[in-house]
Amino acid sequence: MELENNMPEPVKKPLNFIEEIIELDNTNNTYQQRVHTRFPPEPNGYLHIGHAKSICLNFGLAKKYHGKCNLRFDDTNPIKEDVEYVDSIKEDVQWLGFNWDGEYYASDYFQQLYDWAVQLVKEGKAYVDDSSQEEISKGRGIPTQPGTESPYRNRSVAENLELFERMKNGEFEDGSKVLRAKIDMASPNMHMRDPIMYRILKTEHHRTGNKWCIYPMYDYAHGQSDSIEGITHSVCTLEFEVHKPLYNWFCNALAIHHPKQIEFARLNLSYTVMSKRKLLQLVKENLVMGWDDPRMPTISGIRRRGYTPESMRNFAETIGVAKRDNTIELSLLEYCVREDLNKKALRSMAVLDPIKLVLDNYPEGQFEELDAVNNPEDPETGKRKISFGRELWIDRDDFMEEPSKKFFRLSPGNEVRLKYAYIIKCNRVEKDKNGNIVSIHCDYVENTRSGQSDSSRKVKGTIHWVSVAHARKAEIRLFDKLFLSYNPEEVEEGKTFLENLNPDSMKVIEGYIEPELPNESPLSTYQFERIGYFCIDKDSTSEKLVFNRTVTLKDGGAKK
RNA sequence: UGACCUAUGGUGUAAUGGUAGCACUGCAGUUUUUGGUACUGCCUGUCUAGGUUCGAAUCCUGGUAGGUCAACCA
Repeated sequence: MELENNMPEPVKKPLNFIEEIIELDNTNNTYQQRVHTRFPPEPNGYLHIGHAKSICLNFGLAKKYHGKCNLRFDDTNPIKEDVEYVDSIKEDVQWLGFNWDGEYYASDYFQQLYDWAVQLVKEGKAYVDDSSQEEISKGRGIPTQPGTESPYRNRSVAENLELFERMKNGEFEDGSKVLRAKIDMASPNMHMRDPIMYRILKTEHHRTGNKWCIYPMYDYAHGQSDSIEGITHSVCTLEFEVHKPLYNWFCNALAIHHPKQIEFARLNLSYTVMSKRKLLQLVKENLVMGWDDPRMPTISGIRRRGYTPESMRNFAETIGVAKRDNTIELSLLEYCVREDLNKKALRSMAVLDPIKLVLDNYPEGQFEELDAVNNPEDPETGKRKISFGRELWIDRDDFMEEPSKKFFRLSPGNEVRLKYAYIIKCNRVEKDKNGNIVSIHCDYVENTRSGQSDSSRKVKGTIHWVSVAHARKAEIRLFDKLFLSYNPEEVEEGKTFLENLNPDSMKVIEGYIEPELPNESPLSTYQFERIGYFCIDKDSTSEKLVFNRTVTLKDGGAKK
């Protein structure tokens, strides 16, 4: 049929700079058309949303070019690492929707790395240095001035060989000796001034136990690990740019498969602290409920808050990849979350700040069941029944005794629609002796219920409600942005980041919800109509539901 | 006062020597039994000074601004 010719042309997505490099490599047959990436976290903390960018990038490239992507734990520093972290990292990567082609650990390569180090020693390209940490630091010089050579730099190969072996055998104390690459103490690149390859650390490793007491440094381990795994494109963040010459130096010196390191700018989010060190501090000082506190920018935190993997992948796609420093506005993240949740979240009515509404002309003790749509964006989710009666809870926000011009919800003498139910008109308010409103009295208008003869009558506002006789209480947590509103750019001078945290970042209130929610289980997400998206907390029991606010609706609902 | 990297609306990101486009934000409007969604329109940009060229966001040179590097962290 002709139909196919009328299909709109698919929009060509421009390549990002990494894809261009890959396609050029494929054209030049640099890696035999192979694309093999890896995500290489150090298991020293939980993954955060910045890692999500890297994960989506690495796994995304592998998928796009029909290649592979490994998960590799860069576990070369046993002091900071733990199995708890490797478990959480695996869970988070899977939650994001990715399956790795191989699961590896830098610690798997300790023997090979050691053998290669011996090889470099034999070739006169590495030496054992007895200098103290301070002496080495001093000898390295400063960026603008060359360093000085260590007095141990010209030891014989035989002596170096013997010393390095004895280092491995545990004959020396921590910090007493290191193995260094013999490169160039005058290099303008500090990382080339005889970088340390191995240090002595008599610490138990979470995987190799006490087998090793010397551990390779990042620079000595990373490129070779990539090489062993046959990685073609080693994608990392910008701060490793100055490490690249060293990465290349080791691959060349050992004459092994040489992956290409490509650097991109890490994600920064406005109002959000992404530093693992600071996040760890919050957890350790019990300032949050844990790594998965819904205020945390960790992947487990945003999961608990109700963000979806789809929206995170879409976010990563939308922010793009480049080499310039960037700060993404939180509004873009929230847009991505809303866009996905709007399609999927089931609607429900809830009242967060209740005030009683009495329909004076509605018979006491009478109730009716009304039809409510579960999700107007997805008709397949069907309808549910909700109970309606004389006494209802509505949100305090939806009533104004003296309304401003732009307010078109309930006010004295004014008509609004109760969602799915009747049009009502406000007669009077009842106040206590202090003048506070205790209840609002209205009349409902007959035949205006949804589906009835006068139901098409137009009123300016529609408000949500729950029946006093049927409503269920729930605890609701409201959060201010991600991560306690901390904005690195707005830090008051002289204050630590802790002092700049917003103490009101979490408000806990009691609200009323519909008696039954479909799919009621931890991490189920709903849109409370006219209020926002809420996620059942992971620790919630059916007796007392706890909700975390995922995101507000755009415009928040209320102009006054 | 070294080396390396970067510079396009408020925020991101395209344009690969040939009409500066897209998304978010903001503002205005249409639809709406969610002040949501959807749709429409508008505002706002090539750091600077030279050079090459018929033509420069793009290439060259010099400035300027920002970032990274001086852990036995990764």
